[in-house]
Amino acid sequence: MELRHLRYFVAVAEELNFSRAAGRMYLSQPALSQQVRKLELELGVSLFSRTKNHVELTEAGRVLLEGARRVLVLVEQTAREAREVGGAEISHLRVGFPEYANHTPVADALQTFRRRYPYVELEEHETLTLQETLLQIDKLHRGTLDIGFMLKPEEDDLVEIEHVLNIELVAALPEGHPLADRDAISMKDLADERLILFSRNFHPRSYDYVVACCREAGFKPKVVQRKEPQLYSGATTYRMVASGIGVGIVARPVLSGYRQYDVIFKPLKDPAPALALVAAWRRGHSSPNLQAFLEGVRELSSIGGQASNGLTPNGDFAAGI
Amino acid sequence: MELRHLRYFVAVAEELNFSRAAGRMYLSQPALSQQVRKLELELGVSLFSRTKNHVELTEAGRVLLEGARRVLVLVEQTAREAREVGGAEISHLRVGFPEYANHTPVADALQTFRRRYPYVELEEHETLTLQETLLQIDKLHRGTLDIGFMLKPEEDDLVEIEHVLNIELVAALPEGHPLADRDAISMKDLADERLILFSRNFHPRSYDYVVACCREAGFKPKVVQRKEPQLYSGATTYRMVASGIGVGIVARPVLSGYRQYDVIFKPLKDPAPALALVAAWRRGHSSPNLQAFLEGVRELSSIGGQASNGLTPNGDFAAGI
DNA sequence: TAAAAATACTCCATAGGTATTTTAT
DNA sequence: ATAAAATACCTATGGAGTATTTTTA
Repeated sequence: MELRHLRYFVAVAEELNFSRAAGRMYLSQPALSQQVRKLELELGVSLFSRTKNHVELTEAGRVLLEGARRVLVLVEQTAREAREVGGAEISHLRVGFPEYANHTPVADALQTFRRRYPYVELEEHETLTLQETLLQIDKLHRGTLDIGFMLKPEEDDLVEIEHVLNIELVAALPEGHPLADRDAISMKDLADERLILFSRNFHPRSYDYVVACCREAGFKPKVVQRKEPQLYSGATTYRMVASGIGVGIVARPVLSGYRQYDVIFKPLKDPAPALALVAAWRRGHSSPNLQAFLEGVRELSSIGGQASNGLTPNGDFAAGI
Repeated sequence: MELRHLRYFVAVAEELNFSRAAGRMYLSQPALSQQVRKLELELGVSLFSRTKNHVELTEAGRVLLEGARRVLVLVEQTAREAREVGGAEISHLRVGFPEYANHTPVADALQTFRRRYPYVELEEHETLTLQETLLQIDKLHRGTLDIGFMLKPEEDDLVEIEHVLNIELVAALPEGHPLADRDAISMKDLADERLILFSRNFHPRSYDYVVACCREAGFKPKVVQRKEPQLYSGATTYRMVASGIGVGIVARPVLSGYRQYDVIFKPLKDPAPALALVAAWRRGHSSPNLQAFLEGVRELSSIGGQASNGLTPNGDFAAGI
């Protein structure tokens, strides 16, 4: 018997419904049913009567429920005491990352860390705008953030940088566009298109990088000038694309949840533009928590699916936001 | 955290020695070290100071030890209560098997069952002699045994039989014997050898089966006549082989622990003789325990390594003891 | 220089997932 | 007809093994 069995059993006993209990435990209903079944087999008694419409505790189940609760409370209590005596200050780890990193192994690393070190208070600071993302560097300096993810920033002696993965840029086309039925789009095909980018003000390097990619393909891009938003949110861009103003060049939305904008995404090639996502932390700042987290990031980003999806990004060009 | 971690931790805390504790928990030292390490990481405190010569509990470790013991006791107590209330009679399973089955998946099945159903009292009745093994059928009749393993016995309406695996027979040769450097030995190579078998009295079917194999290979075997032992124990046979009295035909000793007798074992072929090991239980006797155990046997004997080691045994001939 | 713990891998058992069927109202 | 649990099958995490290195009395 493991605590897992007791935790699951208590959940079912409290919900009196396997599916709901499964939801509460963040696992699937069959997985939970299986573990409860194992517990019953091991004990040699049935804990629930599933005969009727509704699940019901048996007599043995009621006895176990009481004991299981006590066990779980005692375990928590004991762990807390040991931590206090051991002088484990309530350690935390503050991680910043831009919204679009949710689709990358970065998110998996966060989840893994949370599971592996449940007693570390993990703060997730999601940044929604370019400005916020840029501010991460400042927060690292001031020590109000432990590690931040961002497109490759300017060199900074006080900050250590490590490449994590490459974020592929793709073309966003309106439905019915002549290029919309191709598998991939060569940059030079965009020579006569009006391109929709974020304003250069917001991140010169990235802007210049995209322009450089166009030059590489042999043309000078015609960019639709924008004054407005500092928002990453592709939504504005997508709306512009959908209304036929031009072709967008955007980070590939891994969750294809933007069908609503009637926008079609196509990989770019010759060259395939990509932006380097890096992790950044204060030089010399090496708490065990930070190290452990970084380790997880390295594992997942190297083994796991590259966001660049097989494209070989132009590392030299890769600029940062 | 799981109970596993607490169990292992308590063992180390009591032994103050990882290797010994690992032995007590029936696992390897690195495995135990790893789990304790995980516990320390999760709690964020070190539980042992490994600095000095000897392992020592830290303050946090002492606190955890106390709590962990309470938890483990409470778990046991709760499980017992639930079982009592649920009316789970102290169920048992009595399994008989000949000594040589220790080398086969049968042993794994026993171990698996013990681990999976710790609350079932599993009695292992190892039989050391032919007579004892034969008596298993009688015990099944009388209901003093739930399931027995044996070489395929006579038909018996009161007993259900299921094939489990084939036990390969091999030649036992003295060192320096002309055949001792071959990879495998054809039965017909034994035509001019004196063969050492158990006495026919003890199990005519098996004896006759081996003789039939010789006939199949085209010769009438010259068998060294034996009066004595009803013991399976190959020891006597091995001694006879070693002293040059003849060539033994014996069950392959999987644990090559008989080097002490200066005997060399070689596979036999043309035909490759094998004896069918079966499970037997009283017809209609189908307690959940028995069913669960049988299931484990089936899994392990089908998936796991056949004792016959790839030889295709002559099923028709396969006799029983 | 031994004995014990830590490292570095390899493997596989099993927890958990997905898809589907059965059951019960 | 619907909702919930059971069943079947598959995947992959991580617990445990073996081999080796490091450590320390």
